[in-house]
Amino acid sequence: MSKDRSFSTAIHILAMLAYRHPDQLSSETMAIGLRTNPGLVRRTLLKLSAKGLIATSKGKGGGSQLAKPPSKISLEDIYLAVKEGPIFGSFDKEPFELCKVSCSMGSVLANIYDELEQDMMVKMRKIKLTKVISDIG
Amino acid sequence: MSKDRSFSTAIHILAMLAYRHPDQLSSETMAIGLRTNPGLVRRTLLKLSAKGLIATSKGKGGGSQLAKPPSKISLEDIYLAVKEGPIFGSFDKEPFELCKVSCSMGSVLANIYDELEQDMMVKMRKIKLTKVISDIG
DNA sequence: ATTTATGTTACTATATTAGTAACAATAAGG
DNA sequence: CCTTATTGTTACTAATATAGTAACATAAAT
Repeated sequence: MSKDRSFSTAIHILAMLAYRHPDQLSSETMAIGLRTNPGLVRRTLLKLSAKGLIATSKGKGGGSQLAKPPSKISLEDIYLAVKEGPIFGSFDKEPFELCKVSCSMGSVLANIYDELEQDMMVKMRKIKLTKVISDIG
Repeated sequence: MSKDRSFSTAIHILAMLAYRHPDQLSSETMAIGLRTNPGLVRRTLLKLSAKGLIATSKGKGGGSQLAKPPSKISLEDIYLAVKEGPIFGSFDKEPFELCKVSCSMGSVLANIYDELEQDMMVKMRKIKLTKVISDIG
């Protein structure tokens, strides 16, 4: 449905940090595992840091590490750190004034998507990083 | 998160058909309410038709109508008709063989997303087109 | 000072999605 | 059987979103 990989990238990064917890990893090291480049990783790290999920230090010997144990970090925390809009694209055109459906669709969809998302977040809340790590083996 | 509007488009189309049920509407009429063009609408209609949600007739006086009452069509039905991949983009790169996290990430994420999606579909199953129509007023 | 790392910006490339146009095929109605 | 209206279908373009890249100032350790 969507090709937005930001949620996956964030989970991947945190999984690496959790796997080596409480070690510190550099954006360059993580970029290798993600098959991407350090700049991209750092942009995600900033979001995770803003939500207090990781602690980052600059300069020589710097890097990132989990700010709390994996058992205290849920998929919901991660989702909220990187999410940028509703789960599905909505109807954002200028409505056709003569059609009641067209006029209401934007808000109707927004409400539905919000409800679905809330529900999904409840589920996400129950899945911790520890689960992800144990799935990795 | 995603800008994919195909789910919204499908809901919008079915809402129009439900609103006028059991009348028949042409793709051109619906395109006006959707602020798009008939070709785009028809591509979605084909998917809805393939799942038996609507009945379409060609030729003069043709068009589409609901194939069953709005109370028998759920958001899950609509979602399954238009969905094309997992809910979130996954890690689809060649994994970095020396990193266990990288090697497992693809399948771990696939499982998580599948679980989240199944859960969301349960919720969707409970929301019928009748609810959408009543939200419109 | 030198080294190594992040924070940050500007930019390019790629992929996805939406939009458009055109036309053969089909069906209805005179 | 001719005209009209509609879908099914294809090929294409445009717009947008996402990912990727490069560069460098800033910061911290030694």
